Amino acid sequence: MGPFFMSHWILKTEPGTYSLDDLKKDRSTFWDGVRNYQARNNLKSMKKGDQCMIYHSVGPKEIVGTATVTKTAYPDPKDMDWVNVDIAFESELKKPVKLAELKEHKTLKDISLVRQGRLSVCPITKGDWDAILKLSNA
DNA sequence: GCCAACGTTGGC
DNA sequence: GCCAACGTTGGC
Repeated sequence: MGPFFMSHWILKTEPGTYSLDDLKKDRSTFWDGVRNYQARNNLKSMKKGDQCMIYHSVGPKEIVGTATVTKTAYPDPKDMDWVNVDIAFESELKKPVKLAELKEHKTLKDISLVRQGRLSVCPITKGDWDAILKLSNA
């Protein structure tokens, strides 16, 4: 833990399958179902204490909250070729940040969440993380 | 629900 | 190792 080597990520989910509200109720969960090699590599790069934003990819497309990585990548018991990580609920954004807002933003329009539509686990810089928080705060 | 863009597969 | 064909994703 600690700020020095912490990375930041965005995790996509379909709220019908698993939403931020579900995570809030569960307090923590295993993040599974990633079936994309680049996304898997990103999962494997996660460290305990890394911060994640949760993005809803269906319905209103928006970033809705934050979570913390509590366990680094381990094989998915349902499919050992893939991996899960564990995360814990951290916060609900005061105001969700819409995909459209990201697209209009000078720097956020270039993050991989926007550019690489199909990547379900996206790295993000601290600067972009802060910019999103700023948008959520209003 | 459509379809463009992207990722994966498989034949060569 | 290339690339066409196919399947899937995700924005609209």
